[in-house]
Formats: sequence, C-alpha cells, structure tokens
Amino acid sequence: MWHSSISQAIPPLTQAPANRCGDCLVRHRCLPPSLPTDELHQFAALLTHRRPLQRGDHLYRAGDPPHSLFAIRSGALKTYLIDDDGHEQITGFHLPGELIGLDAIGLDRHPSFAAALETTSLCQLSLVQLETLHEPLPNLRSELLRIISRSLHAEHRLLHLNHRSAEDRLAGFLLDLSERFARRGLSRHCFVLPMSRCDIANYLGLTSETVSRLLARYRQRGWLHIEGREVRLNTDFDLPVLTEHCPLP
Amino acid sequence: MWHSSISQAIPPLTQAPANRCGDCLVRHRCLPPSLPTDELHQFAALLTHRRPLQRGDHLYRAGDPPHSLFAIRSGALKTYLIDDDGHEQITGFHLPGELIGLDAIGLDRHPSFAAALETTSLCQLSLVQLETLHEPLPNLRSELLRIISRSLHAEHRLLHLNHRSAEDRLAGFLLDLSERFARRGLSRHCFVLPMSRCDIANYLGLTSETVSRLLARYRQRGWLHIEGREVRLNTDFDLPVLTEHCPLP
DNA sequence: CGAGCGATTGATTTCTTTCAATATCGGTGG
DNA sequence: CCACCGATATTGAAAGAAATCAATCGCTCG
Repeated sequence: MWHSSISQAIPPLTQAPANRCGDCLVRHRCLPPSLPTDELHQFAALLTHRRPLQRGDHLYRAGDPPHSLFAIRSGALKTYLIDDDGHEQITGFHLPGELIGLDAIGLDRHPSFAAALETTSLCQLSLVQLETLHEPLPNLRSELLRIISRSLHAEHRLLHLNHRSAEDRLAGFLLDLSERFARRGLSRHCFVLPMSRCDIANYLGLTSETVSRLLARYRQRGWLHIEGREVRLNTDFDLPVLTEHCPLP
Repeated sequence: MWHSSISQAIPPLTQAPANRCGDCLVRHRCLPPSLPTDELHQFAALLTHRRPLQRGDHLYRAGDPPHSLFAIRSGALKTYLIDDDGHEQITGFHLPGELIGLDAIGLDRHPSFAAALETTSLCQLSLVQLETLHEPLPNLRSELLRIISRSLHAEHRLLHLNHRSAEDRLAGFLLDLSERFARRGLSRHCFVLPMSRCDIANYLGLTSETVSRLLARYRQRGWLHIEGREVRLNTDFDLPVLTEHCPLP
C-alpha cells in the first residue's frame, strides 16, 4: 500500500507560462479540442500545474473536498474505491489526455482515490473557475458534458466485458489499452503496461494467478509476446478477439 | 425479444398542463429539486409528455439520433447494449424519478437501447431546449452535471459488486433496489420486481438458473420470501449483507 | 387445448480460485 | 561486487463456484 506522500504535501502550484495547451502532446484527446482558438487561450490561461506525482503518490483521497479537475499530461494513474471491509477496488486506469475527478463534481467529498502508477504530470483546473468559465466559454460546458457522458458509456461497455470469461476480459482489457495508446499516437502493438499484474487482476475481478496463466496461454498461442510489463501484440491478437467485443465509441 | 412498437409510432407529444413538477410524486428525486420556485416553473413549462409506453415498447434504440432527456414518472425501464455478436447486455434498470438518456449527450446517435419493463409514463425535455435553458437557469446546469457525475460514481460501485461472488452480487442487487424504492417513499421490505429473472441474471452477469438457486438459498435461510416477482425482505437480510458493500451515495 | 415462455431444480462439466512452492527483478547494505 | 531481501510474477495441484445440459412445472395467450 502506498502512502509515501499525500497531496497536501505538494502545494507549490505554479502558473507555467510555457506549458500552454497549444504545445501539449495530448491536446487532441483532452478537454480543449473543440474550443475555438480565442476560447482556448482564455481557457489555458487558467490552468495550473503542480510538481509531478511520483509512483504511489495520491492525487486525492476519498473524503477530500474536491477542488479541481485534472488532465493528465504524461504518466498514468489508477482510481479506486475502498469498501467497508477495507478491500481496494480499482475503478479505472487513466492515460495522458484523460480527465480525472469527474466523479466528484457536485459532491462535497471525493468518492474515490487517485494514485500515480508512475511519474505523472498534470494540468489542474479549479472547479470554481470552471463555474465562472461556463458563461464566457459556452463550448466548454458542452465539451465537458460530452466527455462525462462518454465516460458513462465507457463504464457501461466495461460492465459488459465483466460478464465474459476471464480470457475474454483480459483480452478486452489489453485491446482497450492498445486502442487508447494508439489514439494518443503511440504504437498499437508495442507498449509498456503502467500497472502490475495485481492491479490488472483487481480491476478485472480476477486473481493475479489467473492473469499470469492467461498471459501464458496467449503467449503459447502466439498471440503476443510479454516480458514483465513490456507487451507486443501480434496481429493475430487484434482480429479474432476484437470482433467479440463492442467497438470503442 | 420485444418489437411490438417503436418510438416513432408514438409521436403525439402533448403539453400536459395539469402535470407540472409541483404535483409529481417523484419530484424530490428528479432533476428539479434544487431549483428555486421561479426557475422550476420556467423549467416545467418546457416539459412535454407522451402517451405511456407499454411493456416492451422502446423509448429509443441504439443509432437513433438523440433528441431528448427523459425523466420517469412511473413504471420502469431497462437500458441495454447489443454487441457485435448480437448478445444483449443490460446496463441498468431505471425507476421513477430517474433520468434516462444521459449517455447520449453530445453524441449524434444513441449508444444504447431503452425499453419499458411495464407501463411507463415519462417527462421529456428536448436537448435543444436544454441548451437554451442553461443561460436563464444556471442551477439547472449544475444539477445536471451533479446527476450525471453521480451516475458515473454509481457505475463504479456497480463495477465493484461485479467482482464479488454471485451470492453477494444478487444480494447487493436486491438491497440496491430496496434502497431505491425506499428513497421514493415505497416500502423497503415489500416490493414487486419489475424485471424477469433472466433480466436480473443478464444484468449481474449470471445465468437465470443461478439466480433461481440463490433466491432459493436465501429463502431457506429465512432471509426473504419471494413468489414470482413479489419480494418481502426480512430484517435479517438487510444487516448482514449490506455491511459487506459500499454504502449508497 | 396446446404452444411457448419463464421459473425451478438436478446432475455434470468447466472454469476460476485457493493454497503452495518457486522464480525473478530491483534495490540495499555489508 | 555480491549476497540478501521484499515485492512481483509464474507455475502446479486441489478445491470450489457457477455454467451448462436437461427435465419438469406453471402460467398466459392465442
């Protein structure tokens, strides 16, 4: 369990004038893509940055008062819940260009935890400022609604995956990751898993032993190479399994 | 499979001047509760009603252009996806006071299906009018974001349930229903399931045989009485299992 | 009345977990 | 530099849970 550093310990927020959205590597997958240029500048001026999170650092914890939305510039995070008997349940893995903290909108306490899986840098948008932005930036509101609505649908698709066999679930998981890397301009076939086998297992509702065994099975079938966290999917892998699942939105 | 009547066949939309939000039985659980009175009237004036759906009627289908949000006045609906191999996956059951169509916001096609489980009457709010309402009714926007954000969190909790044993999942499902009925002023202990065993099984990722067997097991343990769709939960049922799961938000 | 769907129950099979042992990697300190 | 440690990963054998296959019952609707 990670408790090396809590979010309160990283307060040096700084305006980072060089880091505008315009030169962000993942701007096309983030909040601003549909904003016209003038609105974009207005929007970007209100973003703040913080010192990057290190592996295991928490961005927020359940119970914290939510103050901001976060967009991931680089790195990866996991979000999770802890239930009454203390069991941790991972609810999602988050890659560059994705928004974090949506589930806390309108609440006075964060319902979930968010922890960095590797060194992670973020953009931060204060929820208060977001309110003031709705008026001058009408497109932003629509975009936000669109993104959160899309997340809702993504959850539904996930739910769907969960009702399949372990083999299908893990394959679907890898293909989903692959797709998300591809959309960010990275390789669809070769990537490095940001999370441990245990995290994968937890997320998919399996045991880490089962995950190991299934990966071995895929390997035997020649579907992929995997060594530690480095994955190379063969083209064989894409087609037969992808068609079994819902296409991505 | 139900195809008795498609939504295009029910176009007689009517302003129903008698049916304002003020006298709606589920107004406290719907969109308006946080609106001040004057905004509420303005809001309610824009709602339209349609002839109630009959069991099996579709409110919308995947691929339809989304034009409205719907609030359930009475009855019950299920929403579901159909994947590439034609398998239906239920993503949710929806009770009076809940909003339907949130996952289509910002999309040009509905990503899911919605079908009535019993006779169901609805309020309808055009998405176009929703856009125009953001300006004069700022509280409405916040409320909508809040609701959709809450749905997102509810999905996460559900995900969590899915990683438990079949026994826990079904128990959690019944308790969730019980809780939702209670919040609407109905009995927490006695209610009628609006859906079939197959629907429950589909939703929970089980088989209907397993659902039957588990219900029989609960019955043997004296946790509940169930005959057909009529359920009576004993107080024994609430406590031991509820504490195993996340509290509702 | 008969057909068909939904529900229940039983027997068997399949899949996943659990328990247990071993292997590997990265880092730490002697 | 190397031995050791803990955390992470892999692999095997046995136990357990849920699915599948199959049969029956009751109900509704044509």
